[in-house]
Amino acid sequence: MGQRLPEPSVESIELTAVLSALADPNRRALMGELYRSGEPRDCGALDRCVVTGLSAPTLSHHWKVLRESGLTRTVAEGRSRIISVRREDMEARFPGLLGAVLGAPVDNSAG
Amino acid sequence: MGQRLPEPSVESIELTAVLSALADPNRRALMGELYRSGEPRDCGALDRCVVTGLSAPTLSHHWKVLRESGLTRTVAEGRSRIISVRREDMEARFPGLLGAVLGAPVDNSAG
DNA sequence: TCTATACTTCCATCGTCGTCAAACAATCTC
DNA sequence: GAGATTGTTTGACGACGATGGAAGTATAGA
Repeated sequence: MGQRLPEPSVESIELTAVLSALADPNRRALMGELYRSGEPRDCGALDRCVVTGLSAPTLSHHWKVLRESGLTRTVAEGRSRIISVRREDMEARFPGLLGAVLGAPVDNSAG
Repeated sequence: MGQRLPEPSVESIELTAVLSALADPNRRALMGELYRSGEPRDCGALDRCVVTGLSAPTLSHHWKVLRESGLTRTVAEGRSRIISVRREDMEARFPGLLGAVLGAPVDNSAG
């Protein structure tokens, strides 16, 4: 089947990398959609529906940052990339973090 | 008494600013100490006991970033600055976030 | 095999960030 | 007020990051 792309082990996930990854609004938008949908998603489809105005190289870069930080898992399926949130791993390493960040109100929605 | 330095209102605290502030290891160390001590602290004393090897301007810069992101409150008391964590405000705006980040294992302590 | 599709890599640009030295400002003490 | 102390501002520098264009790689389909 698909080939899993390189990712850090649970123990080697670093908080600095996770917070840096989540600090970018575009990456947080991608993560938010992925997180709420609750299942693996095709990244190309996600790109088109969540983030507008970003080039393919930039999106590829963002997905790589998310994967290398330990937030997501990427599986290559033909020409597609199937992305999923590493919920259990993140919960084991940083309990409550994902929920706190991705369930939070979006910037500029004062309330 | 002391003069409170400018800070964002609760509603205007932005997640991007908070995560960016917490993404820096030095700032997270300062926040962690402040968070665990549970009470306002003199920032100079904190500087000396928590972060070593950073110049005064750099530390001043970090405290400013923390304050302007909404994470801390700073009160000028004579030549000192008394800093406290805005726990209630952060809890109201981003429930669970502070605990998840500052209670998390420190980077490079794989376990 | 040829072509279209989908993502990645390479490279360059531009802005931001962490850092420090120097100068500045404010406060305390004598 | 003089001098010492403490924190801030300014200016500079180097590193990193977000971005996109062009080229590269791999897969699907005819």
